Amino acid sequence: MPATIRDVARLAGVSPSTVSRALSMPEMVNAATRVRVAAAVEQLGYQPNRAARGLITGRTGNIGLVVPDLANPFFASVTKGVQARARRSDTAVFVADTDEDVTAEVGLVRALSKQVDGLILCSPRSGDADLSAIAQDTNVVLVNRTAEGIPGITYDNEEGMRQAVAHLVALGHRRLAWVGGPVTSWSTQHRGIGLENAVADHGVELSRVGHFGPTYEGGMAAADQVVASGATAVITYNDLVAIGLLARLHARGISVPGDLSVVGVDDIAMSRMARPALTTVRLPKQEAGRIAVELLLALLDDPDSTVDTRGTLHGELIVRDSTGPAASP
Amino acid sequence: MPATIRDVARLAGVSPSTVSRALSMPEMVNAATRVRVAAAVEQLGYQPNRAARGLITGRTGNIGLVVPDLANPFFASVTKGVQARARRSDTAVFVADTDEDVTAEVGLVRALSKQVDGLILCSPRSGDADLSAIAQDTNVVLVNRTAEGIPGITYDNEEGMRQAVAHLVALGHRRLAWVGGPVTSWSTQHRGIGLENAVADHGVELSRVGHFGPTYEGGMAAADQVVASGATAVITYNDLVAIGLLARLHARGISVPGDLSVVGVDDIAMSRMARPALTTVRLPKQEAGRIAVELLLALLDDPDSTVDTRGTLHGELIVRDSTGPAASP
DNA sequence: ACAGGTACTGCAAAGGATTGCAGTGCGCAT
DNA sequence: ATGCGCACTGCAATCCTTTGCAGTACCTGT
Repeated sequence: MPATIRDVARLAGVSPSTVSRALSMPEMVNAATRVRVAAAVEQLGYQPNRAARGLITGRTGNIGLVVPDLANPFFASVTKGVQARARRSDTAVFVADTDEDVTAEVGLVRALSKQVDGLILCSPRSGDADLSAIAQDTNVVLVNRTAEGIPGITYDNEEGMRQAVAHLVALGHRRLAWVGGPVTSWSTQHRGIGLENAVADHGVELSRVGHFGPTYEGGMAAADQVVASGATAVITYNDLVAIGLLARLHARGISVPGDLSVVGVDDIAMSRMARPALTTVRLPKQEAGRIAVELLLALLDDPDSTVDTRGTLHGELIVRDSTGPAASP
Repeated sequence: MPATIRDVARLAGVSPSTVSRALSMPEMVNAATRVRVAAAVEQLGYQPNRAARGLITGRTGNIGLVVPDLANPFFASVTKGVQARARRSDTAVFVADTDEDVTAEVGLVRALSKQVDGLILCSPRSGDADLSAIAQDTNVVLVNRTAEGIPGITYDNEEGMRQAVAHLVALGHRRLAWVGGPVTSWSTQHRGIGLENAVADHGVELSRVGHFGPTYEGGMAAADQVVASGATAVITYNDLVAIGLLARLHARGISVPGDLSVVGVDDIAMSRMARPALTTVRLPKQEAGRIAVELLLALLDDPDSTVDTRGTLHGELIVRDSTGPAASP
């Protein structure tokens, strides 16, 4: 039904080869012919069949994106970024949501990898071994995680934590608490390390209250331990956790920031709508998606380049109403 | 590099045709041959090249999903539903985000339509004419909207509004306000109609305070007019708007639900985290995505069936803390 | 013993685009 | 006038799979 290259060729009075060349290597064809072809293309509304092209070039023009949970605004934003950048390069994006299921992740990646030129793995939960295996026979870019020999884009978690701690210390806080995310999360580990360093530099105390799900519920669950820790300020794995924490604190009648200051990470849209509006380390999310696509595209063009395939993005502390001066003891 | 059907054929000592048949029409091939082929497939890790198959069958095994804004939790949920259901049918999903841009929508759809078997348009902003044109040469399923001759899945907006109004009337409210969404939105129109009927049935007043963006900001902008309207309860286009409204009301020192009750629509995750937790009409979002895929798959199997290709989903009023008895005048 | 089935299996074409190689035609230099 | 080179164009093979048709071998019934 749709026009093929032969239809265009017939209409323009040339061979299919010429049409192909007129479109993809215009300098190789005579200017007069080129305009005839262009006219025929226009008239017929011809668009090359991607499957046929893919057969011969080995490239599909598609990439895959795997995220743990699309309903998490953080990943929704990254997805937007990926998608917008890919579109500019005429590349379509398959999106797959693993529902935070590690076992599903591996299978999904396998299935997807056959029909794309490359994969962007956003905050993969899989182990390093699985990741390496995947990267063996597929072009992979990691977001929010590093792994030996695989390009990727991450945030400078250490620096983000340093900003948060400096802010709290300046407000007079001396006893901080840290609510970690999933144990297997690369981000939670690095944020933990960054915190250690930051509190050491400032000579303040830090109590780690354990690992919780990266969700509202996780924050609710963490609240009581945070209060029990005696800290006057708490930093959480992400904003969702911070907002859950806020809710539980409110229910217990604990005032924020009067009794306790709260800092999140991510700056999702919800954070400025929280009450009190959340102080948080803003992570450029769409940016990460954009860069991931660029890394992948570069990798596709030159599969051997192993240098300079790592990107780091910086967070920015956004001070809102959930942090204030430390309560005098 | 990856194994082809010829490799499998050679290893199994049969012709490619037989391999193809052993895989897709097993009853046509001898049991003994079948196991030999299966073994070869297993050993080589063979997976049919989708592009080559697509070339001959005319089917890609892919579908496209177009949403206005992935960062809106409503659409993120629908996307999750689409994605999960499609996976079960071994179908991959292209996701495209139009950023609420009507003109981008048409172009995007055109580009996408060439490489998928069908398209799911979620809350399309395009006009009916454009929609019909698209549906001419592409298989399309609509979500959150109806159009002549195009299958789709929608919510029973009238009934949802009826539930909300009944709830408020039972609490003693007699003067309601309605904050509409985008003028071109099919949903806002139908919710408006449902409201008219409901208030007429109950013999209460309704003031429409106009149309606002389907966002937090839209809600903030609407708040003052709602207050000025003298209503004791307000129903908003969606939860995002309701939450924005809540924020502005709080800033003005207006108590919810003491002075004013607020009802939203959607029941996004954020709504139960709002303060006060939002009373809202819960819409089954992932369900809509799931059904849209099923509708599309059915359409692909039988492109001529025009009957029974409409689905309607029902909302459920979730009563939380943002609604209470009407203030005595 | 032979005709007619039955049950498999293989051949070859088709699907649309790309690309190495082989022309074709023209201009220019000698 | 002839030869050479250049610029452009076309032929045909190729990518991988599916499928209509034809072929083979064996079996059944008479």
